[in-house]
Amino acid sequence: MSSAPKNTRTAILDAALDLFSEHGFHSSPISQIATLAGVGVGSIYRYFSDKDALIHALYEKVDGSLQCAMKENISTSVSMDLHFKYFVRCVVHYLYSHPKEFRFLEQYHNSPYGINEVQAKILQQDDGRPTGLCSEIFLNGQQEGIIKKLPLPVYISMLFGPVSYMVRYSLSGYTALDDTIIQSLADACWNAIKA
Amino acid sequence: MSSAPKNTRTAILDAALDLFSEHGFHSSPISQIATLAGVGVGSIYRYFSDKDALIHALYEKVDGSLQCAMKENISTSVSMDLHFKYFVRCVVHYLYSHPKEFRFLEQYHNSPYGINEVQAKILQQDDGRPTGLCSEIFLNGQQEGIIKKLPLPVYISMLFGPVSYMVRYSLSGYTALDDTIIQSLADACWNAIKA
Amino acid sequence: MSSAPKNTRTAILDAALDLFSEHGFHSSPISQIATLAGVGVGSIYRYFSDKDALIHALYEKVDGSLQCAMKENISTSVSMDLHFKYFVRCVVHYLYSHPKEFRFLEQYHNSPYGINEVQAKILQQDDGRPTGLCSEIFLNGQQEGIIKKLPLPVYISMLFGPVSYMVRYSLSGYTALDDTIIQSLADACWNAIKA
Amino acid sequence: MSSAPKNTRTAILDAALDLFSEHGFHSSPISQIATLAGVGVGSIYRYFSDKDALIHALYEKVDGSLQCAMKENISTSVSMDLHFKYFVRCVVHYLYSHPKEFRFLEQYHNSPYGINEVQAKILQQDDGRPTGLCSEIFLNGQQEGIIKKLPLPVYISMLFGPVSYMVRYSLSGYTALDDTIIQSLADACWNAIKA
DNA sequence: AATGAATGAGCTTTCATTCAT
DNA sequence: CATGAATGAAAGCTCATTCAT
Repeated sequence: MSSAPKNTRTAILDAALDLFSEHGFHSSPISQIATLAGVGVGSIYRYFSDKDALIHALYEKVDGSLQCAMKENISTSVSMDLHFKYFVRCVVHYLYSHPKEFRFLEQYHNSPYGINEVQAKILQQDDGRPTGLCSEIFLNGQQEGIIKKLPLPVYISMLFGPVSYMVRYSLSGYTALDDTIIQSLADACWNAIKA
Repeated sequence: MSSAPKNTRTAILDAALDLFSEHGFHSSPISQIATLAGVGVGSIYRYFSDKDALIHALYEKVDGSLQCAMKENISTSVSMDLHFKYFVRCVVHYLYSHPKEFRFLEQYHNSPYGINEVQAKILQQDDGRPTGLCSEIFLNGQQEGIIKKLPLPVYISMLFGPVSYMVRYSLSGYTALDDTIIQSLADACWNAIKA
Repeated sequence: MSSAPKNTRTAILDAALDLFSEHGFHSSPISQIATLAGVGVGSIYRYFSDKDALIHALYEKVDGSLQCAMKENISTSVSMDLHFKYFVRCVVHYLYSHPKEFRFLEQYHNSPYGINEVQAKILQQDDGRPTGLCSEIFLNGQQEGIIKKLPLPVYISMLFGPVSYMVRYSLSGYTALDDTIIQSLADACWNAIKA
Repeated sequence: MSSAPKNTRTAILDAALDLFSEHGFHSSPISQIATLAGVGVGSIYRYFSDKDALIHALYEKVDGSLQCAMKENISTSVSMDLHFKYFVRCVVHYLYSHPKEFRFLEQYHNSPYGINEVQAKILQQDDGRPTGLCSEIFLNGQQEGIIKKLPLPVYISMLFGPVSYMVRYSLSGYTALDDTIIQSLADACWNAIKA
C-alpha cells in the first residue's frame, strides 16, 4: 500500500500483514514475506528472531494502532450516550477501513499464538482495578447510574462482540455497512447497557 | 459422548478435535491425530481424502451439533422475551461446556479455511429468504412489533457477538460464568433489540 | 561397501560413516547422507531424532565395534608381555584396516560432540574402581610386579597414544605399516611400562 | 599474552582461537568472532580472504608458537636421557597451560582442514632427509647407540602420542597433572626408546 | 480394510560474504 | 580503512501423502 523507501522493518511488517491476513500464518512462508517486502530472506531475521517473534511484533503494532485509534475517540466532554454510540461507530469504521488489521487480529486472538493474550489486553487489570481502555468509562457510567450495573466483562462483550461480528459479516461481503446500519448497531449496543 | 468402541471415523474426528482445539490446525500432524485416534496414518485417508477434507468434515460435524443444540431450544410456545433470553443462556451453556468445539469453531471461522463459510452458515439464504436458524424468529418478532426493526445482521451480531466474547473470556480463565452473569448477558442482549 | 538390501538404519549409518570420515560432520549434509544411503531425507528422521543423534548413534556403533574387537583379543592365558604386545598389534591392525572408523572416532573425540565422552569411555570408572577394558589388565600386572607402578592414565596414554599416532601417520600416507614397524611399536610400548 | 591495544589482526586471531577451541569451527560464526574481537564483520575480510584462510592462518600462528616453545627447550648440552625427559615435561607443561591452543590443534589435525597437513608438519621431509624439530635428535641418539634403532615415525609416535593423550585426559578433568605424574610419563616415554 | 515405513516438497533458519556508506 | 545491513545459497527438519504388505 506504500512503496516509498520506508525502512526495512516496516516493509517486513507490512508485507507480513498482507499475507497473514490473506492466507493465514502458516500459509505465508517467510520467503514470500521477504519477496513482497522487497528484501532478502535473511533480512527478516535481522529484525525478528524467528517467525513467531515477527507474528507477535506485528500483533503489538496492529493492536497498538487500534488502541490509539480508540483512545483518540474517547472523551468525557459529552453525555455518555452520545459518546458511547459515537465510540462504537468509530471502532466499526476503523476496523472496516482496516480489513487486513481486522482479519489479522481475529486470527491472532483465536490462534494458539494469541489465545493467552486475550485476557491480558482489553481486560487488563492492575492491582485489582481495571485499567483497560474502556473500563474506566464503564465504571464511571455505572457509578453515575447512567448505565446498568453489570460485570465488566459483560460491558466489554456487549461492545466488542457485536462490533466484531458486524465487521466480519460486512467484510465477507454479506452485508453492506452504511451509516444507517452502523447507527443501528450503536443504538442497540447502548440500549443493551443503558440504565 | 463417546467411550464405547466407536467407529473409526468418529475416533478420528474426536482426536482431530482434541488436537486442533489445543494446538491449531497446523500444529496437529496427521500422524498425531492417528495415534490419538488409535488408528494407522493410512486409515485416515480411507475416510478423508486429505487433511483439508478432514478439517471441513469436522466443521460440519461440530457445527451440526451446535445447530441441533440450538434448534432444540427454539420454541414459539412462550413469549419472545423469555424465549430469547432462555435461548441466549442455552447457547452460552452449550459453548462453555463444549470448549473444544468452541475453540475449533472460532479458529475455523477466522482461518482461511472457514472465512468464506461465515456468511453461508448462520445467515444462509434460500431464494432471497433467510432460512437460518434464528432468522425466522427475528423476522417474526419484528413483524409483531415485539423487537425493534433492525437489519437481520444486526440481530445476529447482537446475539452471537456478545455470547462468543463472553465464552471466550471465561474459557481463557478471565471471568467466571455463573448463572447470574449469564443472565445479565441475556438481559442485555434482549434490551438491545426489544421494541 | 555393501549393497545388498540391508535394513534402512544400517544403510544410513554406513553412509554417514563414509561421509563424516571423508568430509567431516559439517560438510556432510543430511541430504547427501540420504542419497548415499539410497533413502529419502525424511527416512533419516524416522531413525534418528536429528543430526546430532545420528552422530552419537554412529559413535556408539563404531566405538562398540572397536571395543568388541579389542575384547576378543584379551586373554590371560599367556604371559603378560606377549599378551600386551599382541594386543597392541591387534589394535593397530584393527584401526588401520578400518580407516573410516578411525577417522570418525578421532574427529568425534576432538569435537565438541565427543569432548565430554573422552573420559567416560576408556577410563570409565565404577565406584572408584576402574572397569574399562584394559584397566584390569594393567592393575593386575602392576600388582604382580610385572609392570611398573604407574597411574592408570599413564598406562592408557602409553598404549593408545602411540597407537593412534602411528595409525594416523600411516593413513595419511606418510609411513608404511608393515609387521616390522608394528612390532617395533608394540615393543616400545611394552618397554615403556614393563617393570 | 595480550591486553594492551593490540593490532586488529591479532585481536581477530585471539577471538577466533577462543571460539574455535570452545565451540568448534562450524559453531563459531564470523559475526561472533568479530564481536569478540571488537571489530566489524567486514574488517575480518580485510585481513583474511575467507573463513578457511582465517583458520589456516590461526593454525600457522598456534603451531608456530608451539614449535618455538619446543625449540627453546632443545639443547644438546646435557645427556640425552635427561634432555629427552625434560623435553617431554616441557611439552606437557606447554600444552596443558595452553588449553585453547591444544584443543584447536587437535581439532584442526582431525578435521578435513588439517588432515593433509599432519604429515607435512612434524615429520616434514626435505630431500629425503627429515628436518622436523626432533628428527635430528632422534637420529643422532640412534647413531650414538643411546636409543634403540627404530623407524622415525615410531619415535615421534612414542613421544607425542602419550603426551597428547595425557593432556587431553587432564584437560577433560579426568586426571590431575602434577609433577609426579608428568615425570612418570616422561620416564615411560624414555624407557620406550632407550637402548 | 488397515497399516506405517518411506518419501520429498517445502518450510524455517543460519551464516559466509559483499558493498554502499 | 572500517563498518554492519543486506543477501541468498544451503542446511536441517517437518509432515501430508502414498503404497507395498
